[in-house]
Amino acid sequence: MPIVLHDTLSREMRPLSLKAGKSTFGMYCCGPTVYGPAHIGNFRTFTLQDVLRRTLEVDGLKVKHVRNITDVDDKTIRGAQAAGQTLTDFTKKWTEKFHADCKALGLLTPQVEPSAVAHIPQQIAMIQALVERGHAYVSKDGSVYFKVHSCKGYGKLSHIDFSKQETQATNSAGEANDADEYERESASDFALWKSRKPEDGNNFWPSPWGEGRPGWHIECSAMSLAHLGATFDLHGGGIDLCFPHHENEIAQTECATGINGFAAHWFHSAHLLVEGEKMSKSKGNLFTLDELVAKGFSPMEVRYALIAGHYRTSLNFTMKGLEDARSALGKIERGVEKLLQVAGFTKAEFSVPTVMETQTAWGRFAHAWEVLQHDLNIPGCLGQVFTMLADKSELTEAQARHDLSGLGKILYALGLVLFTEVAGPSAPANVVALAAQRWSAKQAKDFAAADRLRKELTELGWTMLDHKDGYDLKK
RNA sequence: GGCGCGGUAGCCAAGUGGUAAGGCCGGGCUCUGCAAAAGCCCCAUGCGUCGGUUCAAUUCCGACCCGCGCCUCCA
Repeated sequence: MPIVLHDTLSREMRPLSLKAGKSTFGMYCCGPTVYGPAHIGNFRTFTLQDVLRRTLEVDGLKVKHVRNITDVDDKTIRGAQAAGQTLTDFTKKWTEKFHADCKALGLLTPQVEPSAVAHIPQQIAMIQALVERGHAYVSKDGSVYFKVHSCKGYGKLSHIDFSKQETQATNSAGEANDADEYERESASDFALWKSRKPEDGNNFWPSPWGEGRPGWHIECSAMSLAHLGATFDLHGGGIDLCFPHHENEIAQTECATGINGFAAHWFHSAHLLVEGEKMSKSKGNLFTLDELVAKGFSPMEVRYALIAGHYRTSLNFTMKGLEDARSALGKIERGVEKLLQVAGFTKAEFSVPTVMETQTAWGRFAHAWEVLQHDLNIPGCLGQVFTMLADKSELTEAQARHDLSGLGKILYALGLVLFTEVAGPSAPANVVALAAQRWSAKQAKDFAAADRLRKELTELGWTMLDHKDGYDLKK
């Protein structure tokens, strides 16, 4: 059964499958602008794209995932100058940070991660094609603009009728759209190539229209064309990119290539709220992964919290949500442990994906998988997983193995890696000594002393968890 | 104003034309010297409001109220 997904352009549920004659499913996702650490809002989008990719792979499709690095734009140029670094050094630093965060969150590496700077010639070629075909014009200062009126169907993704809105002169805040700033013919036209300006510093490239740098939208059009062709299977991004970025990508690529039908499917994910409020720097709720880890949450808990809501609904990200995620992951781990026991597998065997790949069974998790296949319903799928884990039917070894095969594939699709718990901070010597004392007292049945020592430990911020033959210390 | 999303228990969050998944919290019990952990059980006659269609609506239709997003470079 193919995966069915809501498509932003047609606004319909559509099955995702390989086009006739194709062997890979091509998906392009707009990547980060590398001028600082990505925040959890960015990672919600990237994580959901990762789940989509993994789900497609579990479904048997060979996926070619392309996610670009935006390394030339106003923000990266400004950031590099503020840091006193070259654009290359500056963006390299933040690209590496991005990769480290992705790895921690368990995101699979895209097959291609093109950089905008590395595709300047392709962008220039595309702009040239647009000028030649009459879809773009060169302004007096050497900038090039896309002529929105020349593009039939512009607005089809965001469903905006530009024939009636062509002279929109103000934005939502009531501010005038500065149509003269770049000598545009129309306020709707957008820059393909920006002529060199003093504030760009050394960041300019030669072009047929003089020195300058590419506009933002053309970067993605050129990179998707270079790596996936004029048409491909799916394009993803945050909902905010729907307009204008993706609308412009469609216009640029279709007008430059003359081929209708850019991305067959549009996958947009809703935004994140933090503690019920929109994320913003001024509210101080723009968390990075590092900040959450510093608060004591594991990247896997963050991942769970980020995918725990449906991708088309905005998700309220809270500290309590992270704690919920921790408990829920623990519950899944205990359920899996129980199944492993019955199946006669070790934890290590479970975490090796190849074990799962050789298994085709779904066991009692077939329904959970069906739920996930329907519009990437992660919360519904998780609900079904918990329902099955709570089912107390007696299982044979074979049945448990089938369950593990199915559950293993679902957990792989969700990118949830279990049993990664690293040891907490080790206790200081005085705490260790107190704990040892209490254990002795308890063994000697001197419960008054044991209780007194437990209290002391609590005051030091440590909890002693007694087991049958020993104890753990937890902060 | 245009386009779009949503309002389901204390919190988070699925879902369905036939009477509400799941997670967290909370309560009870079991097991533990205590504590914790864990296990078991309980926890929405109700799905923004008001109408309509229907044998039956939270689910379809209409109106309204409320919250949110985008509307030229924010995932």
